This record gives sequence, C-alpha cells and structure tokens, in this order.
Amino acid sequence: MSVRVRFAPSPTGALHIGGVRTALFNYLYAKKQKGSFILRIEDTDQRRMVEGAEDYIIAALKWMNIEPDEGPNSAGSFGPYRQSERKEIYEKEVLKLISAGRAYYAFDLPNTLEETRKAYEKKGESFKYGMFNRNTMLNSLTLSEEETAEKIKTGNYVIRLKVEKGMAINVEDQVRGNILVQSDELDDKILMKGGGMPTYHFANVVDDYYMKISHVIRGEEWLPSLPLHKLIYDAFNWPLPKFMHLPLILKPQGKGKLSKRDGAQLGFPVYPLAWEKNKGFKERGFLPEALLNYLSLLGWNPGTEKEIFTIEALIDSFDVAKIQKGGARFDFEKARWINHKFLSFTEGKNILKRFPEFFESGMTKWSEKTKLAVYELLKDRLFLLEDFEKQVDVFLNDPKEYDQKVIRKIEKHEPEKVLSFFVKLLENDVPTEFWKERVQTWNQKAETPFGVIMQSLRLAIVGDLSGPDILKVCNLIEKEVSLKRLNNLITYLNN
RNA sequence: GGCCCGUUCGUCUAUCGGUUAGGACGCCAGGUUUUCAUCCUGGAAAGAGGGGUUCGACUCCCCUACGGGCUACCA
Repeated sequence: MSVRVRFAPSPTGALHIGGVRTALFNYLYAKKQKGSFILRIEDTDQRRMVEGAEDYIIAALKWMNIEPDEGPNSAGSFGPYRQSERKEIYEKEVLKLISAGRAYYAFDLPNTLEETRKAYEKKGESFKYGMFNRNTMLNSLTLSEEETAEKIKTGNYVIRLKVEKGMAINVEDQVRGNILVQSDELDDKILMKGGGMPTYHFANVVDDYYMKISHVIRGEEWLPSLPLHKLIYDAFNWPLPKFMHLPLILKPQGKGKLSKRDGAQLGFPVYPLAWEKNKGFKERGFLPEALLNYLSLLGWNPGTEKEIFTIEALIDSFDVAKIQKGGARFDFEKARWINHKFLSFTEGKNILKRFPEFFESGMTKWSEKTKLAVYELLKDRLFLLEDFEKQVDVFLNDPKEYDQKVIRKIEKHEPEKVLSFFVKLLENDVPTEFWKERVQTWNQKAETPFGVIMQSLRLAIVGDLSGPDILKVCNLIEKEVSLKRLNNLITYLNN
C-alpha cells in the first residue's frame, strides 16, 4: 500500500510555525517513503473562516517549497480537497451510521445544553452528553419514530455518535505507543452539526478514509480525540491509518504553546510570510530551507551530531523513530544561527538573485558586480538577510557622528597628517592593495602606531571602529566619497 | 475538576542497563583580525523527587511533583 499523508489546516488565519512544522514532517515522511503529500482544507466552521487564509497557506507552502502533490490548487483524483465541498459524502456516510445504530439524531437546543453545562460546572462537575444521560435528552432514542421524523423535517438537529458503555479503547500511536481509554470517559460527540456541516472529527475520519490516507501525522493536541476517531473508524468497519502525534512547539519562555502573540512580544516571526501587520520569516530574511532545517530539529533529531541539512538531506535522514515526545521550546537565536550557516555556504550570486528585495534600497545605481562584491564582503556578518540593510549603510551614507573614544585615542598622534596622507593616496589613484605598504614606507620610523593609522582611516570612513576590512571598503566606495569623508573628519578635527 | 501525554545542561537534543552523561545554540575566556563581527580553541552548565527491579539504573516499573494538551453544533 502506498504512503499517503495529508496536511489538513483550517483556513482560520495564517499558517503559524506549528502548522508549518506539521506540514514539514508530513512532507518529509511522504518524500522519504516515495508517497504523496496531500493538502486538505478543513473549512467546516464557516464562521471562523478568514478571507485569504487558504491562499496564504498555499503561498506559504510554495515559498518553502514543500508543495502538495494533491490539493485544492494541485492535481489529484481524490478531490474535492476542501471539506465544504464534500458535504454529500458526509451526509451519505453518516446515514449509514444511523441505520447501523451507531449514531442518532439529537434535538436538544444549543442554549439548553449550554445552561446544563453551566449548572454542572457550578456544582464542580462536568456535563457530558452521552451514555449516562442520553436517555433523558431529546433525541431519536427517546422520541417516537413519528416525533423524530417530524423534528428531522425542521432541519434543527445534530447527529451524535453512540458510544457504547464499558469498552476499553486501545489505539496505537507510532510515536507514543499504546494509548488506552475507557469508553465511559467519552461523550457522544457530534458528527454532523446543525446546518449539515460535519464536525472536524467526522469529516477527518471520512476524508482520510476516502483519500486513502495511510499515515496521519498531526499535532499532539489531537491525541485526546484519537480514541474517538478509532470509534468512528470502527463504527464504519474501516481500517485505521497509522497515527503519529507530534510534540507541541512551546513558547521560548513561560508557559504554554507558542502563540501568535509571542512573536510580536518577543520580536520574532511566527508566520512564514507576512500576515496582517506581522513580518514573516521571509520578510526578516530567512532562507526557506534554513527555516525548515530549524523546524525539523524541533521534535526530531537525526541521531547523529549533524544539524545542518538541505531539504534533500532531511528527507534522506528523516526517521519516525527519532520523533521526540516532549514539547520543544522555540529558540529564535538558534534559528538565526542556522540561517547564518546557510548564508555562509550559499553562493552570493544565488542569494542576490533569489532575494532581490533585500538588495534594493540605495543600491539601485550599483552594478551587479559591485552588489555582489559588497555582499561577499558583508555576508559573514549576516544572520538574517534583513541585517544587510544595516551593514551596507557604510557604503551608502557618510558617518553622522564620530566615536569620541576613538577621537581621544588618535588625537595625540596628529591624525590630520595621517588623513592627509590617505587623501594623497586617493588623489594619486593608488590602488588600495598598495596602501598598506605605502603606509609603512611613509611611516618608516614608526612614529605613529600602525593601528592608529588604520583606525584614523576607519574613523573617517565609518565613524567608529566597526565593520569589515576598511581597505576593502575603500576599494568599493567611490573615490570622491572616500575623499569627502576624509576631509570631513579633517575639518571636524580642526574645529 | 476529569481524562490523556510528557519530564537529561538556560534552550534544542545524544544515550536504547555498565559512558569522565556526548553535541549544538546561547553565555564566559583565549586566539586570529587595523576594529567590530565572522572564524578557531577552551570553559562553566543537566538526568524533577521518592520508592522499587537489578551485581549495576538517566535508561525498566510504581508513586509524587511539575509541565503540557483535551474536556464546544472550534479545529
């Protein structure tokens, strides 16, 4: 049997980092097993739908290059891939359950149930619609056939799974092993909501069956409903797929799972692409392959000490047995470091071509050759592509102020003379590669420490003691700019 | 509250009964560099607690604690 996995997000907002990780693990498993990766849109809650969310999900997967083999925008013969377009299937299937006595109609009003629930809570108990009270509720088990038929006609009903008493439900999770739950703990979950839409649980099982899903890889938040899902499979007499529940991605600090808020508060992205006012990993300058590399390490490890992986290497190394059980905290620093690694071994040419948006402002007049030379000079200093903007500033703008500590340091060594010396070199068009030896000849008696000479130059060009090789910088900026900056500092020192 | 899942350096993790408990991020120190960053070398840093099982437990079992998830006509 061929491996078919699915990523099944709800279009209730942007895909966040946890969803991306789930998609990634599905993708890796599918590719590793030479199977298919399917995208299914779980849009059964029409009220929570967010416009643009589905497009966002598809665009995000595309950016990360983990594109589905089947899905609403892809090929595939198991469609439609949106649950809202599969209503007839669920209706047809749920009827089978009713005639088999495994499900029943229920007519209790939502607010009545709500009140009951609240009343129970007040007493410190919890209300479960199910085996212990279904005989006292308004449903096709308590009403006569005529009454039931009458109520069904109004359309105001839900369909509930009839959970049998006293069963031990045993389900296997590939990551966690056997999970045992007593059916008495379960309630009669709604399968079909009023209005004819299925609930997640029902649609999920039906679709996974129809789409011949072989492995369900999803977040740990679904683990508690696994026994319920098994009951639904059993009610149909369908074989179960294999299940793998992934550990959750937790906040970097504090309690709970990573949420959208954490990103805004702690200054890191939680979305692959920009969403609303939030920058995504893309806009911050992550290479998608670096993001995936980092995410792959949250809840999985290769079992070796290697931790930098191309996507191909990831597919090759991926192993379900190495999936972690405990939740993993998100660590932005490490994500940045991995991006830095990718930047350092990816050819500058490719970076410039793939991410032109980071190499535009102020640089438009530069030739491609200059851009590349500047990038190569700066790349070791970059962790995110967005860092480039700050780093490139020295090439674009004259220093606005001078580091006073450096002024004090060079003051006693006649910096004007040093600076004038460099002015002369420039005026005579001496190539920068000869500057060092010219300095030495000029300063033969070593009256001025070499460090001070270079620092004077750096101060004039940069404004402080930071940045890449100052001679290389001088080599790349125009002669006039260097002259202007040298003269600026001379003027400044004279005043 | 109930049910389920989990717990090794601050963080991500290796260890599948016998190790000086390894690696990585971050941190600290040193080196390289005209400076900063990169880079290189080194360092500090961990088995939640208590019971068992065993010649021997981080590893297996139980209890406790802590953390997390679920408990909707949301997914």
